[in-house]
Amino acid sequence: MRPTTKDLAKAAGVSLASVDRVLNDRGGVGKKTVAAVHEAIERIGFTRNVSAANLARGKTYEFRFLLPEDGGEFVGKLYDRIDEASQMFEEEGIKVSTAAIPALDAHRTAAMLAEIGAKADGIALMSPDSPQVRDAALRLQKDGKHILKLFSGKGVDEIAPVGIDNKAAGATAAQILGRFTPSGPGEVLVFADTMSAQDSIERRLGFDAFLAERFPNLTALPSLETYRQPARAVTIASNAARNHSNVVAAYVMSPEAAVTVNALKVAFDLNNLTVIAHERTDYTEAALRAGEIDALIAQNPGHVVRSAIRQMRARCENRGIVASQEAIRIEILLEANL
Amino acid sequence: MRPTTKDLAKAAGVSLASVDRVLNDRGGVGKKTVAAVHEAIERIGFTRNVSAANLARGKTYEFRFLLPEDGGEFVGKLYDRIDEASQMFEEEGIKVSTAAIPALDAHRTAAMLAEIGAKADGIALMSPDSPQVRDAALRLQKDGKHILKLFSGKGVDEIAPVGIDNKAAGATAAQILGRFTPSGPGEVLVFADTMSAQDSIERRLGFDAFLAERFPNLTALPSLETYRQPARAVTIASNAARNHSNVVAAYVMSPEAAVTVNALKVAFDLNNLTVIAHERTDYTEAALRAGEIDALIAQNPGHVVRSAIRQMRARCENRGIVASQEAIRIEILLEANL
DNA sequence: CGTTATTTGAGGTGCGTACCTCAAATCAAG
DNA sequence: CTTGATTTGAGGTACGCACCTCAAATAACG
Repeated sequence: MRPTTKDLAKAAGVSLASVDRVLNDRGGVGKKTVAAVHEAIERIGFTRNVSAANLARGKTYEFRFLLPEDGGEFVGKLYDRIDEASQMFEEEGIKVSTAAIPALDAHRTAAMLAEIGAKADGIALMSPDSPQVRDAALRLQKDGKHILKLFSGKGVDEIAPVGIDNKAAGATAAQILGRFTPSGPGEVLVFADTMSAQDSIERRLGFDAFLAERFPNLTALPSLETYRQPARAVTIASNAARNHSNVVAAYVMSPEAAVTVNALKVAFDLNNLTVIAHERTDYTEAALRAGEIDALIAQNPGHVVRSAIRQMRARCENRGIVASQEAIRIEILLEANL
Repeated sequence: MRPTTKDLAKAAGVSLASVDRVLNDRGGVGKKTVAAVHEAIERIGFTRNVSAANLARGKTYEFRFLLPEDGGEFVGKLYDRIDEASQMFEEEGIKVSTAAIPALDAHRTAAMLAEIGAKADGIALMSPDSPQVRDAALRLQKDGKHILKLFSGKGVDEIAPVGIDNKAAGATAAQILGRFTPSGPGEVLVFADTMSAQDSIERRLGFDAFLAERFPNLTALPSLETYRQPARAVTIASNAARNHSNVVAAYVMSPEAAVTVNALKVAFDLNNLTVIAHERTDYTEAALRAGEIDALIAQNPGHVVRSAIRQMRARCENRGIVASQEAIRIEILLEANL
């Protein structure tokens, strides 16, 4: 049998009340008693029965996912996964909900973050980096809230990220792209929604480094920014087709590939172009099946969601996590392993 | 607030005792009462508080993983993951342990399965298919035990599998192999420990079908069986090198690639050979880094272990699972996304 | 030394459920 | 209508822990 608090009390030679005070940090306990309890915890290997504790405490955690309001298909998938996870975590006293934030307006995003964060125990934030948002997040963190960044890389601040390592993802894209492209010299187009996003920067870094080292025959051209505007994307792609005679591949860095790939379809013959894109959506899946996209670099959104929830809970309960469970894998998707 | 059993009793217009009888299938309840309770469950959306139930019941589940005793590196990794999962599930009243079975001796394996299975609530079995083992498993299942097969595909019996779809894994191998290999005609070597294993058969099927359809320039040669014997593997590989002048790739189907890849190194120049193998181990990881292996088709063993445990629990508690969480992904590993 | 502040122990209640007992109510059959 | 069987209700105890109160023991201090 697992030792209970009673066993702990006996082992430490103190009363249940004192054990409780130590375990729950209630204060008013002498140093000697605290030490005795901790020693006994080690000695008999006591671990709190979290279910029982939560039951007794009647505590329910409130976690919120803040997602961009104009998110595309990928964010749509995220909502589905959050709903799903919401149900399974409800049994464990964890309420998960979502809120849409105006991603393009850093100021309002920061304001909403502060407001919503005050009411929740944990926040999982998907938003472009900006000083305002960063400050709001750090302030919440100081107030004992637990904040996670989704999909945006380690960055410089002290907000824990959940999602793939974007530099490694870029490198993976480079490796697949390099191997899928016939040897011989060629140029590679690189597309992003905007290069002011941290994730695009990191992907580009990883992509360039790996391509330069392993595939010196391929030249990565400067990043092209679509701003998610279809017309602009077509113009850019057409210009690229005109100005570069030896384009053999394209890397679409943004999580919403549709606009860019559709533009590529107009300007190029995709049969002769290796196209690597990110994330699994209905669009990219269909494009992969149709041979328009050659490979997807993806991360499992369900895993990201569940991992974020587990990590927020672990932080709330001051516990550790199982690192290997929380590592988000960089998946390579082909038609055969969709 | 989530409705409790008290709320349920009130809503159904019956007593707590009756609610309890219905919920726990204790019998001695009139049809009308049962119907009223079920109706009320639907109406107010009652769901059992599993933590409280387990606490009250004081029940701890015993789950066992049966793994081949002479397993190689891959099985070693599995043990690590089981240890890890064992700790995290212990908090939830689930005891997870392992036992080694003599995989090559179907008779003894079946006997051990019957003996160990009788003492556990759930069994996760990794073993080659054999009528004896299959019968023992089905018998246990009839006795209310919950059995899962690890890594061995759907098969024909009614034992639920946990692990990747081996046919799709074979197809994925074919797709990667085909794209990594320079166009033009060529021959492909296919290795297995033994083709009497169900997983190898399925992988081969998926591989052949995909290769024939998409890469008609490549010819997959008959499967070569190493029986995990290094000397035999070298002989086989050397013979293949002698008899086939245009070998451009090799597919190593077994989860322990070391023996085969080492043999290939002797007989071929791996720089001119695309090698696809399975599963991430220290060996395959190093070989991938060294460029000896070009890609790995893998599954996350930690995920498999945790999924098996969750599924056994769900079966014990007669609950559903979150399908998207339990699907084991076919991972493609390159150096960049290790 | 007495006085006050601090620390400790004993005990109780409740979280939502399981599981048990016993008596009362209801039903079916003769 | 009686008898016996079946169904129902009321109530209790327990699981492991959180959180509260009150009194007793101990320490710190002038």
